[in-house]
Parts: sequence; C-alpha cells; structure tokens
Amino acid sequence: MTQDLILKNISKHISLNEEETAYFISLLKYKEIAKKDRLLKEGEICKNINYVHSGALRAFYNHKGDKEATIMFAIADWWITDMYCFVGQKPAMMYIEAIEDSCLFQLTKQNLDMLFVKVPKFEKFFRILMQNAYIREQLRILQNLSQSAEERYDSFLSKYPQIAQKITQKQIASYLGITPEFLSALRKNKAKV
Amino acid sequence: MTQDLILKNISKHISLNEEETAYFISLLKYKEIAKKDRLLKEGEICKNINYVHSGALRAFYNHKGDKEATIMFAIADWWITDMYCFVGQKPAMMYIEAIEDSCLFQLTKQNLDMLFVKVPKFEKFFRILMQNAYIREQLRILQNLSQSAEERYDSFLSKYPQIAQKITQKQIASYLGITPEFLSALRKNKAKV
DNA sequence: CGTCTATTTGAATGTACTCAAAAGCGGTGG
DNA sequence: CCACCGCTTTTGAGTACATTCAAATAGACG
Repeated sequence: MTQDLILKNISKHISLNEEETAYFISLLKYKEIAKKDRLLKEGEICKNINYVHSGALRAFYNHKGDKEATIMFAIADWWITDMYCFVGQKPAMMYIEAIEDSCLFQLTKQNLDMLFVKVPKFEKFFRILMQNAYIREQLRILQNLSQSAEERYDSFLSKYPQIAQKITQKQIASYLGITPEFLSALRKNKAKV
Repeated sequence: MTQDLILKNISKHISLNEEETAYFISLLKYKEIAKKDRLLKEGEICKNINYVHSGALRAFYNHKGDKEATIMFAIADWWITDMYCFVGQKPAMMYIEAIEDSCLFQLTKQNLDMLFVKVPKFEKFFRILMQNAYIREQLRILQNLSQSAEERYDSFLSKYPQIAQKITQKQIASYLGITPEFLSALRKNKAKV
C-alpha cells in the first residue's frame, strides 16, 4: 500500500504542500476487495468515493429482475462511486463489483466535505474530475444515439483496450446495451470480413 | 436585462460579497438570440458557456448527413455549452440552436479562468454544476440501457414537462433516439388505452 | 392564401431480442 | 492432474421492436 499513485493523480490538476498532502492522506481509508465481491449493493447508503489503486471494478444497474445495465468500468487510476447516491447519501441504485482483486483508497462524504473546507483547492480538483466525467457521459450518449451496435462495439474496443482485456463479452454487451447473443453474432460477422 | 436570475442561480451554492458580485457581473456578456438562430455551429471554436436567462435552446449532433441527435435542451435558469470543446477550445462537434427567442449571459473560457483565480469559490459552484450534469447524464444512460422507447418517452414528459411544451415531437424523438414516425406510432398506441 | 415543415399512416425491411440447446472454458475438489 | 460443475459463448429459429420510404394530412407562419 502506497499513496504514490493517488497523489500523482491529484497532482495532475492541483499541487499540494506537505501539510496538505499529509492531511489528505489522513482522510483516506485503504481497502482491499476480492474478485466478485461487492463494494456497494443496491439499497445501501453509498458512503464512499473510491480511487482505484489497482484492479478493476464495474458499476451496474439491475432491472427487470435479471438484467444488468453496466454504467461504468473503473481500472487503476480511475475514480468510481454511485455519484447520485454518494452526494445525497441516499440508498444506491446500482451495484459496484470487483472484476479482479482490487486495492482502493476511499473517501467518505464527510471527509470529502471537510477536505473541501480545509483545502479548498480540492474543489478545483473535483470540479475537473466531474467535468471530465460529464464530458465522457455526454459523448457516450451521443454515440448511443448516433451509432449502430457494431460501431459502438468498435469504439469501445479502441477507446478502452485495457478494460476490454479484463472483462467478459457479456459485460461488454451490458455496457453497449445489447444482449450477449447479439454481440456474439456481431463478432461472428466481423470475423468473416 | 437584469442579472437577478443568474445571481440567484449562483447563490444556490455559494455566497458572494458586493465586490465579488460586481466582478462576476463585469465578466458577463449579454446576448439575445432569435428563434432558429444558431449560437454555435459544428466546427466553430466554442468560445462561451451560456446561462439561459429566458427562452429555450437545443444542442444537437449531426450525423449520417441529415440526422440529428439531441444532446440536451436548456430552458430558463439552465447552463449550456459544448463542454468538451469549450474546455479544450476545440472546434465544436455540435450545434446549439434557439428554440425560442432567448436571452443569455455568456462567459468566455478566458473570463471563466480568471474568475476561478480571482474568486476561487466559483470552483465550488462549477464543481457542483458539473457534478449535477454528470449525474443527469449518467441517469440518462441508465434509462437508455434499461427502458423501452415508450418508457423513455413517459420519463421525458414527466421529468421535463416545461421543455416538452416548447418543442416538437421530432425534437423529442431525436432526444430519445427514435424516429419521429415511431414516436407518432407510440403516441397513437397510448391514446387507444 | 400558399408554402414549408411536422405529423400521421401503412407497407416492407432490417435490427435486435427471446428462448432453447450445444459447445467452450475456467476454476475447484478429489 | 484430471474430471466435473457452473458460467460464458455460440448457434439457430422464431418474434418483436424500430426503421425506411412514400404519400397523405395537418399546422405554423409570412
């Protein structure tokens, strides 16, 4: 366990002095989670925002009983939470599950709020983090509205090759909004050409 | 033209003293735009982030020659821009068009950056703005992945009744990701029941 | 009033889903 | 180390959802 990576992540956008760094680190909780275990379950209060130090996670929404819609994946150096429920401290709509054994640094809502008060430049950091997340989600919507399933599959593979390696086709399908059977058929078609 | 509304919008999340208020106002550019005119065209550098004082706008992406994907609507008290292109000062991917005669307050990237330096609490304001935008977009993705066209139509009407009044069915269809013909068929079906 | 665009309608087509069954693959225990 | 179990992936047939295209109707606006 080392905070090097998360500090480097922060330093992309703001610079901290020693005192601020020490304070920030003091607010972090280190957590390890095994493959297939769940960090968050639907209905639980979403207490933390999570920085992924290593491993990989997946956030998904469960609907119509047995179907999953993958909201996002997070690999090393990403942040993940159920943002809606985290900011409002409401029961989660989604599950967050480890795809691999993973190591995280967690910040509770309370600690994050304290951090904003004591080290206001973290507002800037999270402003940029949220801005990038917004842009990413908007682009995803744009693609969902304008591209075919096959185009979205190609986009996903070229945009997130490191993620694609770690996950099953079933998980890709649930991210793209298609069934695993149909993704299988798409792939078969591509192979022919 | 009065800045009352935009100041009230700001004061939802941060409070400004007189000096800060005056400085903020000095950075705003007031703009009127007529129905059907375009605030931003694909390929233009996206210079401004826009607060809608009155009226209504629509952001859309043009694809496959003649098709439109509506990214967002903005009515009074909303903020709108092509965020990706605004933050990077890159050529826009989308169009922003007035649905009605509208009045805006605009902030250039340069002025916004100055504002962040001189009145850092605006970082907090925009952090919250981006956070809400992120949550909204993520919820839209979740619905696109888990709901049928008809369910999405119902959600849209109940979530944004004020917007629904102002726009055509064609525009709603392009927001939902379906054709106007199919939306018409959905509505016909609902009317029967 | 005439023109332009939005909306509706219907037929034909294509895209994606459901269901069921077989094949493949990875992890676990004997 | 291999055999078995459970889950993923593939395959195919039948179906449902959504699109395309064309034409008729309705509305909005100068």
